[in-house]
Amino acid sequence: MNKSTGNGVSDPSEVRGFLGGDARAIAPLILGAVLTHRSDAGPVSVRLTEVEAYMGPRDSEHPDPGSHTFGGPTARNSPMFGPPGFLYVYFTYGMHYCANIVCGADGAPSALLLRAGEIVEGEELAAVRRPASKAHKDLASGPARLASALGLTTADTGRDALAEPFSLWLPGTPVAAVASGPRVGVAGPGGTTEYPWRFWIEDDPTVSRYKAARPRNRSTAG
DNA sequence: CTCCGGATCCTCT
DNA sequence: GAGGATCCGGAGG
Repeated sequence: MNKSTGNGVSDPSEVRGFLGGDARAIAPLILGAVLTHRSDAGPVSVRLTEVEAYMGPRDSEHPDPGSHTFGGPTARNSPMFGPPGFLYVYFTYGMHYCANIVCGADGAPSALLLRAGEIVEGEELAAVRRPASKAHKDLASGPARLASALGLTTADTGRDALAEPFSLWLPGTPVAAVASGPRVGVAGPGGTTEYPWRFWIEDDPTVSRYKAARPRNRSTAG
């Protein structure tokens, strides 16, 4: 007997083996997985409904300008160059955090950006962390929302998502209805339909609404 | 419902 | 020094 729970897989070494492959292939299979963070304030669990794959600079067939690793290793992106199953959390727009799960072999950087999910445990705590959210389905319906609901910050970057205080449960059978399309907020080649590396559960209400990348205003124009 | 601008600071060049 | 793998509230239909 292995340590599988019900129809799913919770054994960390099994899960890590699963994450050691191509992020684009893993993405549709990780939908429906449940990521749990047990903080001092209590546990919060999210059922993943939307992810995006980001590849490394070594993939010459599919160079990925949208990836944080495109320019090579830096202090910030170093977790992506490590083994699979670890968190890569970054700070953006001066106020938001976004969380990835590192995929691929050690040294072959790729990751899945956790774009949306449904809170399946710890809804009360998630709601405290997300005071602006007025509906259950919006508690984690966006990458920064999901990170906030789980209480993730850059303090968590580089930490193992498969060990305490985190855990990741994989469904035994893949989600049936998976859709894919261009990644959100990615400008340039990486944002075109040539790179349909955003995957989501079809018709799931927690999936974030698609918004194309928009040029930003220059506040100091003139 | 849609559109739009402001918030706010870390990160890399 | 510029810009970002975003979110939220307000205005208008």
